[in-house]
Amino acid sequence: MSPMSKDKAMDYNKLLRANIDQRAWETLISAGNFKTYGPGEAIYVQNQPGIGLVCILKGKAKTSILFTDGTEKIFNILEAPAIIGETATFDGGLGICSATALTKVEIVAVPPDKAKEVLLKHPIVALSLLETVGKKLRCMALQAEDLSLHNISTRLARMILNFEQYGVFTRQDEEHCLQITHEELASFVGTTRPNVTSFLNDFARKGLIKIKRGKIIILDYNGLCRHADSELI
DNA sequence: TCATTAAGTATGC
DNA sequence: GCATACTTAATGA
Repeated sequence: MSPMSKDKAMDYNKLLRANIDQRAWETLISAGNFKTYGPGEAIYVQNQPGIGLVCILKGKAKTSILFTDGTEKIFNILEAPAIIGETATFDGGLGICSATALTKVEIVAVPPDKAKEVLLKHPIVALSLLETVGKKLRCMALQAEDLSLHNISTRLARMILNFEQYGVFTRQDEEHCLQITHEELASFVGTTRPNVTSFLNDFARKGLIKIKRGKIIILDYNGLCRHADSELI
């Protein structure tokens, strides 16, 4: 089945919001192979050869690293349209992280050789990719900074305030609304789920946020900012 | 209505 | 202050 015919209608606004050039997107997905994954299924695995450049057409996925003790550090949560797997595709090395489907996911995987060919022919694709890589590097830098500098309550507040810069690239249906579970938050900031729950309840008691199942709504942006700054070293 | 999964809590290190 | 283990609640098939 041709991915183009199936997903010709990836809407331009969505690409724009995801900072992906439309021509770049279409060029890439016409050069790759269509695949689907169920929730929890691995798209690629850390320290193993990748499947090339992964264009997510539909669904939600995460990139993360797993430690030997079973704990996980999430780097990004991404919703279609999104591109992952750049590093291993272009440096020829093994995967620096794993990518796992969170929902039913449809992707197009562009093999490394093919991806390089496309980039050489179409500078716009290269530019667009550099942009997504740059964005992810910023996320990594922010996460690294927070891991070394702040206690968990502060880190959590900063994560909620900066969730886009922090690596959650999902669509929000309303302003200041973060669609994420406590479990995922815990894996982002490096703690356990109940700990996140208790901090969030604390924020909610102070009127800073409102907690719903699977989402967090920021009520008092400035108040949360004050909390995020109050414990800065 | 039931299975699944998110969120709340009791307890101990 | 935090993690582990257990309980309760919400959701969607």
